[in-house]
Amino acid sequence: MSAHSNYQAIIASPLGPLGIVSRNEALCRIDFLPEDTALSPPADAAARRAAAQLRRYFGEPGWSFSLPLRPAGTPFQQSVWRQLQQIPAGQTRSYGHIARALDSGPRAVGNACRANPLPIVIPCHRVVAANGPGGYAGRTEGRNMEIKRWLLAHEGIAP
DNA sequence: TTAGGTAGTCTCG
DNA sequence: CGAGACTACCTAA
Repeated sequence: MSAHSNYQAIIASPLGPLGIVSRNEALCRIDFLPEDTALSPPADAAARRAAAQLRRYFGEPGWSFSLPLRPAGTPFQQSVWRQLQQIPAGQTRSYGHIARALDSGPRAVGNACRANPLPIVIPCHRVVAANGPGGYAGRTEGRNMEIKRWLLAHEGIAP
């Protein structure tokens, strides 16, 4: 949810417009915006870098991001998001796998993934259930899941 | 297939 | 603060 945010950039992508929020030279949030959202060019260097790397990822599925990130979250969420960043493009991990690495539980990991403010860059789409696709951005069906499937297919991961 | 377990966060009061 | 409810789950039977 993010109704009326002011974005440092709104860029086009194969998944529709993406809103980019940066603060103090670091990337803070990425939102999937409605199809009819007007684009706007990067307003600062951080947004420009993020936009460039996102475009590169969409053209080159194996690309891994290198950006200063400052996602807001609890200490536990931060630790989960750090784990997610260790997953290489084209690979997946299960919620349980991440949970064991943090000595936590699978549902807690799912909760933290749901709270990820930096989709695509922090690759929560690479986290799937032991038997099933899991969810995306809080939903287990609909457009969010289409986005998750698109990202996995983009990286060559079969459904 | 389901029943129960689990960890973190949110919501009331 | 405390109790309970709510999850993008997992395992055993």
